[in-house]
Amino acid sequence: MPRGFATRNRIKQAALELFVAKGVLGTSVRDIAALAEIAEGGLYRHYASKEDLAWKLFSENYAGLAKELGELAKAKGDLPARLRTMIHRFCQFFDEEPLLFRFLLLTQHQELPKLKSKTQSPVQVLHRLVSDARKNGEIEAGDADLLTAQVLGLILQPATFMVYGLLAPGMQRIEADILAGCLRLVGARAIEKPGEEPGRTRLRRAS
Amino acid sequence: MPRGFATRNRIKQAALELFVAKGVLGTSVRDIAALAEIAEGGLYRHYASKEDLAWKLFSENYAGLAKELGELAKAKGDLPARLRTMIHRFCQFFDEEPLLFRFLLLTQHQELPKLKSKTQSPVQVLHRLVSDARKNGEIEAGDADLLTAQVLGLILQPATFMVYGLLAPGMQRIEADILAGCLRLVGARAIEKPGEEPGRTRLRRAS
Amino acid sequence: MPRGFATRNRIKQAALELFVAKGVLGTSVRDIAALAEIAEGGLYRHYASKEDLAWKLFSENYAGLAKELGELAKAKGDLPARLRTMIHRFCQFFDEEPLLFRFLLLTQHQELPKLKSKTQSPVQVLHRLVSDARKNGEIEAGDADLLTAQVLGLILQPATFMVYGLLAPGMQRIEADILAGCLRLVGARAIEKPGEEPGRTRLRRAS
Amino acid sequence: MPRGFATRNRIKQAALELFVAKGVLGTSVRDIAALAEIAEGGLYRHYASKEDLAWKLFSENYAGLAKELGELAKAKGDLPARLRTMIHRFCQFFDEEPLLFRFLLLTQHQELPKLKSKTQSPVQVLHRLVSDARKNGEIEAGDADLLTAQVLGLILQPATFMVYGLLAPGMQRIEADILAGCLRLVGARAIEKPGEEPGRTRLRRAS
DNA sequence: CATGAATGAGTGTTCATTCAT
DNA sequence: CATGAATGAACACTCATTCAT
Repeated sequence: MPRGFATRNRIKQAALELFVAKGVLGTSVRDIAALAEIAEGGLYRHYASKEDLAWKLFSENYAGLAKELGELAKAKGDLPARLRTMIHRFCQFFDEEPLLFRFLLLTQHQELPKLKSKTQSPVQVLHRLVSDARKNGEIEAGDADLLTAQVLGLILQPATFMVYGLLAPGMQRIEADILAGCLRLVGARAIEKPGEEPGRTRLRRAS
Repeated sequence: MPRGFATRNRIKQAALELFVAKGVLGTSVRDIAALAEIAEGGLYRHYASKEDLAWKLFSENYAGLAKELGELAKAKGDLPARLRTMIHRFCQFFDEEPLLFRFLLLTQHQELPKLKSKTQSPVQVLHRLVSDARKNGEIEAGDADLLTAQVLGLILQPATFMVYGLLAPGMQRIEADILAGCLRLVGARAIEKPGEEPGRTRLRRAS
Repeated sequence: MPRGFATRNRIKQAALELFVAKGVLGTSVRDIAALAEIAEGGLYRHYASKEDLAWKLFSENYAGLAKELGELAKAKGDLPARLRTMIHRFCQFFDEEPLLFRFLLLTQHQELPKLKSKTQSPVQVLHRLVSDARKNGEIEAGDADLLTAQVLGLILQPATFMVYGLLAPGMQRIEADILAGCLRLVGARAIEKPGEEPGRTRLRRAS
Repeated sequence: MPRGFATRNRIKQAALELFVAKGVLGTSVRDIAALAEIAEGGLYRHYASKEDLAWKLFSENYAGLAKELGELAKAKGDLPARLRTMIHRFCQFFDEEPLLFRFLLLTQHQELPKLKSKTQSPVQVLHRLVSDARKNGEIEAGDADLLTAQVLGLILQPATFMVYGLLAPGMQRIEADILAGCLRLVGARAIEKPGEEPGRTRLRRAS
């Protein structure tokens, strides 16, 4: 069904833009329909309601990100290596899907409570990573729950600053710094050497 | 003004509860009036509009917190000492005014852009603290903007986790750990001296 | 009661200005109170309601004008003479109480139907004048009802034009022309000679 | 567009009746919707607001009448002939669209100021007719602005009386008398020729 | 007498949703 | 499948009026 598929994507894109700009409640179905260039009632062929659209937009992407990060978290290597790839993926997501990131950031407070706790989430992935590292002795100190929160804070808050223009754009630009901060926080034993992968990888991809 | 004062406070309290529970847009003026036990139109003697109420609730408390933190930041002492008192005040605020904190957390994305950049904000206070410490050589390295974001993340994200039940309640309970994390992150040279309880206790438990 | 009297006059003046500018329904009691510099509820010490205020403002002035014109209509002299003094009084009223005239003009459609038909009105005065003149043979032609309407139209429509800026200001400036028009319309036998009273009277008063 | 067209007309008709009976401000959208037998929000598919509805109702009909009268004013013939057809059209409009006439009469004070001065209006048409006649020497004397106002008064005031029941119904019944009055007022030189019914009949009755 | 906080019905308008075409 | 007119509940807000102070 190529026809309905394209329409659905136009709806998604329009909704994303408007939800980010005005919030889910502040966006009307009519707004979405106008931007997606469909008729007023047309949205209901694809989604049961506006809420359903917002929820699917949130949960699909949130779960998708969680799944990707979850796979990266299972990869071989020590904590720094795994954290590096996860942070890289996160920063890439921020840079390449800015609208989607802003949407997840802005709507998390409304949509997160609806997530079934069994669903894999980036938070759970991170928590597992941290608590495993503690068991393995890779991390010196601290409560796993708190450390998870703080590692997330080290990643998320710079992204939030970037959204508000308090930090120059480009999460991939600072991903090595973020990683370094995380490792200092957790007191990881293996400290990255200067000139190592994360920076390099980026430069390679960019050239 | 004893008559209007009580009403105004009932409105504030009701609005706070409802805004936190359902968001500003999701809360109707009727809801607020009903919870505050006033007539529907009564809100407008005290606030120009629902938006005005939400904005005043946000900005007054945000500015109030900023002012308190700003004064603590100006106190004598090295970075760890000043950061400790600021974190303590923040954690105290979280514990003693949970509703207010949740409100500020939830509505920041909507209300922050309205803040005039000249207004003192907690973010600015923290940024000043970090950049001063860098100039004084108290901090080893790193971009001040990024460090500010990350220090904030180390404080705010645990609070956020607590709001969502991902972390056991009580920010004051973990304020020493948070401080320790911040100091590890920034690589502060002057480590807290022996004889100071909160940091040690936590560090001991963690090690 | 000098205190209440002054307040009442301020209310009248404020109401008049606002009623003319925005209509009775378009003006709120709060508007009136603000302009009159009294408290919101203060109007009710003087009038039972906003409607009551509007009605009193209309009927008192309408009846007052009717009474004055009625007395002029009873004066001695032929139709042209009596018509001249009545037109003069009307034009004077227009020039000296512009706000009041506009108010009567604008609200007549709402308030006139409330007038008890026994109340003396300018229309009735005019009608009596015209039908008497017909009986006396002073007027050649026409149905008295229609003539009354048309004489009124010859006076009122120029005034209306003046209100809308379609005619240069000053009803007294053109009162002789208006009279002449009325006399031409009714086919009055005694035509005014050039250089006669109406113009003179005006000039005298003006010098 | 058969579906929306009928609804639109029902709205127009209902609004007209209510605006005439209670004024624009005195009529609620609920009133209109109830009388038009549509849902409360349905009006807004056809008009942007209640004000928009009132304005369109006024301006479309006012402009329509102006256009018709403007074309009649351009017709061949002397002033009396052209005035007769215009008065006839006006009287016909009054008799055939009584609600519409009352609406225009009642709302003119609110809506007229919104008319762009370039828009053709009945007043402008009449003014042109009068000033042309003066240039042609068809009219003896007088200021064109004043004469325009007075001719209009001779037509409009009887109509107003009829609205208020001060004159027996039927403007077409008295159109010849109105014309005769206008001609007497302006002192037209060319008097209607013998063999033309309406004027004569009236003049005969009047003499 | 004056004040202005409080009332609560009512207003114009929006909006998610339905459904005949 | 798409359209857009129609629905009607809900919304933010206004306002004439009352009355405790």
